[in-house]
Amino acid sequence: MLKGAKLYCTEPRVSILQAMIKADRPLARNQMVKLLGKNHFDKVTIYRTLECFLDAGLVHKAFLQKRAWFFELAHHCSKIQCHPHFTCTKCGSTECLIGVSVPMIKGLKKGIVIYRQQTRLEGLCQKCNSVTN
Amino acid sequence: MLKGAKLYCTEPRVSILQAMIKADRPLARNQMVKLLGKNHFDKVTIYRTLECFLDAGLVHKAFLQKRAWFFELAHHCSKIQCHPHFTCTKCGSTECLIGVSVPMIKGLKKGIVIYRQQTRLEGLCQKCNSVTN
DNA sequence: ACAGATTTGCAACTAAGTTGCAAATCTTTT
DNA sequence: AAAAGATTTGCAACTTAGTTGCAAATCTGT
Ligand SMILES: [Zn+2]
Ligand SMILES: [Zn+2]
Ligand SMILES: [Zn+2]
Ligand SMILES: [Zn+2]
Repeated sequence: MLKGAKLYCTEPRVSILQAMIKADRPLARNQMVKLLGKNHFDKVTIYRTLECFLDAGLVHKAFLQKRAWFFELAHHCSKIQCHPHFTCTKCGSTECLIGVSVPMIKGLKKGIVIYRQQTRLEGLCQKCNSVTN
Repeated sequence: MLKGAKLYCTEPRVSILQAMIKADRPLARNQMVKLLGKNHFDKVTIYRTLECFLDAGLVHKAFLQKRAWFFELAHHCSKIQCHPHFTCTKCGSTECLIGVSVPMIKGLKKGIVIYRQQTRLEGLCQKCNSVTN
C-alpha cells in the first residue's frame, strides 16, 4: 500500500497502517497509541503520518469527537461520500453504518461544487437503549 | 425569550442572545466576541451562557470547525434534524442550507434510537469556484 | 556504502474549552 | 426600597488536541 502510494516505507507508517487495518474502525490518535503498544511513536509523527495518508487518499478524517479527529481507512468509502456514522449520546461509542445508503443532496444553488457529503447520527445504541427503559 | 426559558436575565445573556439573533448564522465564541465589541465578557461566561441556552433549547451546536463549536439559534431547526451545512474547503466559509431537505436515513439495525441526524457538505462555494479555473 | 531526499522526535507553542471559588448580580420577599 | 437567598460572573490555573521549527536519524536509489 505504501509503495503503491509512493510513500517512504518507514516503521511508523507501516505500524500505523497495520493498526488501522486490524482495527477496521475509525481511530483517534490516542486509540492508535494504545493499539501500537510498545511501538511508541511521538504524537507529531502520528499526526504527520496520518496527514500523508490523507494526502495519498489512504485514509479519511471520519469525524471529530471531543475535539479529536477520528481517522479511518478509505477503502469502504466512495469518493464523494463515506458511510454514515452513528454516535451514542449515552456511552459515546461510534459505529460505522456500512451498507446504509444516503442519497446525495439536491436542490443546491448553482455555482457550488460538492466534493463530499457526510451524514452523522446521534441517538442511543442498542445496548444503552435496552438498559434505559 | 430568556424569561420564557426561566433563565436569569443578565447582561451577558441578553447581549449574547441579541448578537446571535442579529447574526442569524452559526457563530463560534471568538466571532461572538467580535460582534459584541466593547461589551466584553469572559470566555468562561460565554461558554456557560451558551451551555445554558443549549439546555433551554434556544440554540444548537451546529458544527465543529477548527476545533471550535459553532452555535446557532434553534428556531430554524426541527427537533430531529437541522438544515445541512456547507463548508467551502478553499475559503473556509460555512453556509446554512435552509430549505434544502434531507430524508431521514432508513435501514438501521433494530434497537437503535435516533435523536438527531446531521448532514455536512464540503466543496467549493460560488465565489471560490468561479475564481478557480 | 554513499549522497541526497525525506522523515522522525524533541521542545516549545497555540488555542478551545473546563474547573474551583470568591465577588457581583439577579429575583423574590419583606 | 432594602435584605436574603439563589444564581451568575470573572479570574487564575488547568487540560488537551494539534502545530511548528529544527537537528538528528532513516530511507531510497545509485
Ligand atoms: Zn450506547
Ligand atoms: Zn466509518
Ligand atoms: Zn469559498
Ligand atoms: Zn445552520
